Amino acid sequence: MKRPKKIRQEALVQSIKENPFVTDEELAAEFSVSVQTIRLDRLELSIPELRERIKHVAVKTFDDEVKSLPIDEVIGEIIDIELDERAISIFDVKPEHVFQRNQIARGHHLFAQANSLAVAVMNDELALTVKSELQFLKPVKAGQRLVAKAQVVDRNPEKNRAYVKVVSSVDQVTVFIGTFEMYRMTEQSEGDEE
Amino acid sequence: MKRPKKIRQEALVQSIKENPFVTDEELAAEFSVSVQTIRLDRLELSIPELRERIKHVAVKTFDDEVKSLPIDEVIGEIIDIELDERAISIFDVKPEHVFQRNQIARGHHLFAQANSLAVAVMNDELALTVKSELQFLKPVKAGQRLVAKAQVVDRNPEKNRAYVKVVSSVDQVTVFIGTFEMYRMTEQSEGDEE
DNA sequence: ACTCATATTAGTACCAAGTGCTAATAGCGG
DNA sequence: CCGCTATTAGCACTTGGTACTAATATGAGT
Repeated sequence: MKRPKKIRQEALVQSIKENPFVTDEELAAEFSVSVQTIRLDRLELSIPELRERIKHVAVKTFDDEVKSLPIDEVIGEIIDIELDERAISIFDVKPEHVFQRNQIARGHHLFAQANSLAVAVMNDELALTVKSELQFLKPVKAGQRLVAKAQVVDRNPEKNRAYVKVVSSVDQVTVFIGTFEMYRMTEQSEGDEE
Repeated sequence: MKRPKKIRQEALVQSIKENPFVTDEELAAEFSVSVQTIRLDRLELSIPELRERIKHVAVKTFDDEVKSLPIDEVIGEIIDIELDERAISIFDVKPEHVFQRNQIARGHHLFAQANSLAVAVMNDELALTVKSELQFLKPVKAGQRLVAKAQVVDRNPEKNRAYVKVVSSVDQVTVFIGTFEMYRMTEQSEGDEE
């Protein structure tokens, strides 16, 4: 028993990380030590008690929820919009948006910003994307700010179509171009397709 | 004081929904009643105690996290893959993926599934999307299961390019087609652009 | 083998935020 | 004024701890 303490404490950290909902009693059983030992371990490792752990997790969720609701409607933040004409949004690329391996933003985030901006610029109850062509010109990295500019380039009211071009750039350099053919959903046509 | 009870209980429900972290004591102060009254109210309304409320929120987060971590690398779940050849993934469309207004899945989720599958099928350390063409053929609704099939259709090793076609379907019906021109990132070329 | 430090266990008092129960009191409508 | 609901109070008990003290192992060095 030279270093079973260190080993146990490492396992303890791991165990609690995997399941923060475990009580000292359960941990004591798991490691075949007394509850007091577990308490001392937590003390040394500055691991808070069960209720505090749970609360932290809960607070995080709660905050996330409140935050993600508005974010959900448009990916990025709209800073200028003229309905049916053009719109601009910004999106800050954070570590969670990139490939871990090379810090390059994953394509679907660029697409999501552009596509949701294309939806937003449409002056309709709701618009759906029908077709799209994308060009990923330069890699975007974590920490950079993506500015997407959408422009309605053409309309075809009879077919309920509009065409939107979105150009995204970082520091004035174009990194992404997308064109979107949008279907304008009108009251009567809404919900009557398969 | 004919119906202040009903009114108070409605306000109580609202109050706890807004802030699940509130104690009976704080609630008692808020409504100027005794702690016991609050307890009776919770009993009648089947609102669990603070710790249980917190735990529920936390469990939800925790579950979400465990789910979203692996999902982060590939959107959807890969159920079959033959590197450099083809791959299949499934993605269950949930309420959070659709427009609230008409329950139709937002385009970037279809794109994300297809694009990340295209990345996964590449037998490289990492691949980037260069160009893409998308067709959104039919709307997809919450509750449906998207099956995406990716096929590597062409290769151009000199230019580090590969072409992937992804077809997504719901119940054997094609709802989305995407073609992706992928850049194969090799060891030496990695990180030397921009 | 003895000693000393560290590790572990045990036990007590106390806390928060409750549940569960009984009992007393308030308020008001008929 | 009676009766009913609503409210309040009080007490014992529960969980999952903290904080602290004290006893006991255990193991390593000399």
